[in-house]
Order: sequence, then structure tokens, then C-alpha cells
Amino acid sequence: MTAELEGRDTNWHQLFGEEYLKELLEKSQPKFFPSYCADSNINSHQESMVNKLISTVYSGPTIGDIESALSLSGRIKENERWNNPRSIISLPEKGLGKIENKYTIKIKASGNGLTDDGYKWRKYGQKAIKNSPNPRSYYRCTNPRCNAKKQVERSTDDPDTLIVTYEGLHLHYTYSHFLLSRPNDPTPALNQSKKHKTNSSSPEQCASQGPRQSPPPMPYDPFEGITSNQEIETSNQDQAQIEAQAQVENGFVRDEGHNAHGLLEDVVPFLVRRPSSPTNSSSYEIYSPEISSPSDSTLSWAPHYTTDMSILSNLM
DNA sequence: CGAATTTGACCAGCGC
DNA sequence: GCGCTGGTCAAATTCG
Repeated sequence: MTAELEGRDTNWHQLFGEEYLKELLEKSQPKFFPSYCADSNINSHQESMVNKLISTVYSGPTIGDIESALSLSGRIKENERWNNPRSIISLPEKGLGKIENKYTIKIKASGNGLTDDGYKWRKYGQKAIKNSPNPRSYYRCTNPRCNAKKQVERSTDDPDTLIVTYEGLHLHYTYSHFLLSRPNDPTPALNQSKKHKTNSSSPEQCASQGPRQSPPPMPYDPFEGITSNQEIETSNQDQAQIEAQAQVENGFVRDEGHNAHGLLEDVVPFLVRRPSSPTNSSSYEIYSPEISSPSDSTLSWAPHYTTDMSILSNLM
């Protein structure tokens, strides 16, 4: 176990570089570890390693954000969260009610930009917004036990920028993470198994992770004309991959709202969170996934994210 | 035919 | 109270 952990520590440095990891560590917020981790099988050493990794890369929503969302979702009893001795969360008891669990992300979606965040989303509405030429689309997580939502609209300032507002928490891993977390597993990410049959030009489909293949072009679709590299790269999928997805989805149903390891994954993917303002509603900016140098303090989208989550997963 | 998307209707919150 | 706006619902539509 120790050797494996050390090896994965090396991966972190390979992925981001020494200086960038230090920068992240300096800027990271207090560690979090949901109290219901007490129900999982991890031991103290594993827990400490997870916290180490989390503290290294995490600079996203505050504990209060998460707690607020969990409270809203009703998945954790209040006394369980506050009194569980294994909980690493420590929160001020005042002002929790005012904390919003919303996170806004700006995605630079120029050209082949990716908006794939690793989750499967189902669109449930679209609305024209006042003083904005672009409509806003509303999505829910397809996991029936998950209350995560997101709103997607195109920036009025920059048509290439997508503004994604996440609300609520995913109490499960990303689909991509499930498969990529197994290094020797030849099965690609789940979220790629369905959508890449399509040659849809709408990155909204990519963002929403919906299995629908070729939606008709909407005359006011905010993402019309934007394509995804990831779609092109993984255009050929076989039946085994689809079956693997079905297995994982079944696992979700049995999982009582959180994954087998008990680690909460937030609605904002791990390595793309970077608060840009010290407000209750944290904001994040994400740019083109093509090239993202650690030195310019930006993080890329799904490909790096899923890889890094696999490191975290394998610790458990 | 099942599942996902579309889109008009409906509802709640807010300001006047 | 009324109108506006944003968010959600649900029937119709579309697609594989």
C-alpha cells in the first residue's frame, strides 16, 4: 500500500509539477471528509492519504457549501455530521443557512472545447433569459438519488465561453472515474461509451452526457457549432463498454447515495475547481482543455481530471 | 418502443 | 394586487 501511494504521489508531480502542487497546497481550503466516510472501509492511513491528496489539489467549494447542500438533500442527519468523531469537517455553527451550494464555471469552449464534466445529465428545461440573447438550459443528474443540477448558457461577452452553474452535490463518482480508476482495465470512461456514436456538433450534448445521439439542431441552441475532441478520439465503442456502463449504473442504485468507498465527490470536478472570488457562491474559470500549463494557473477539463481521480480512487 | 429532448404552460418569488 | 422573471413540469416529439 505504501509503495503504491508513493508511486501515485510521483504521478501527482508528473501531472502538475512541483511548483504547481505547492501553489495549490498554499491556496487550498481546509480539508474536508464527509462524516459518512465513517461507514466505509477505509483505515486511518488511507484516510490520511486521501486528505493529503485532497489538500494538495482541492481549492474548490467550502465545507460550508458542501454541508449546506448535504443538508438540503437530506442525505445526512445533522447530528451525524456534527458529532461523528471521524469527520474531518469542522464548521462554524453560524451562518450555515446563508451559504449557497452553487458554483459557476466559465468554460472556454472555442473550437473543439470540451464541456464534459464526467457526469450524465438530463435536460429538463430551457428558458430565454432577459437581456441575454442566449437561452439557459437546465439539467439534472441522471442518477435518481442525486439532486445535482446545472444551468448552462453561453456568455454574452464571449460566444465561445459557456457559463455553467452547478447546484447541489453528486453523491457518487463520475462515470468516467469509475472505469478510469482501474489502471489495467481496457474499458474506457463510461461517459464516452454512448455519446461517441454520434457526430453531433452540439457540445451541449457532450456537457450533458446524454445518451441521445443526434439531436436536431435547435435554432437557438447556445452550443451549436462547437465540437469536442474527445468525441472524435473515442468515436468507436463496442458492446462490452456499454455493458460495463450498465454494471456501474446498477452499482449506483445499490449504493445508497454514495460510492462504495464513502468518498463524496462534489458537483464540481476535483481538479477544475479554482475559486476566483472569496464569496459564498464560489466562481471558477476553466479554459480550453487543449493545453493547460500548470504555470499559468489554469486547469484542464475532463482528461486530466479523470486520470487524477483514478489516483485518488486507488488509494481507497 | 423506450428513452431523451423539446417547448409551451405553470408556479413561485420579487419589485413596483 | 399585478406584472415580470426565472425555474420546473409534463405532454409532445424525436431518435436509435
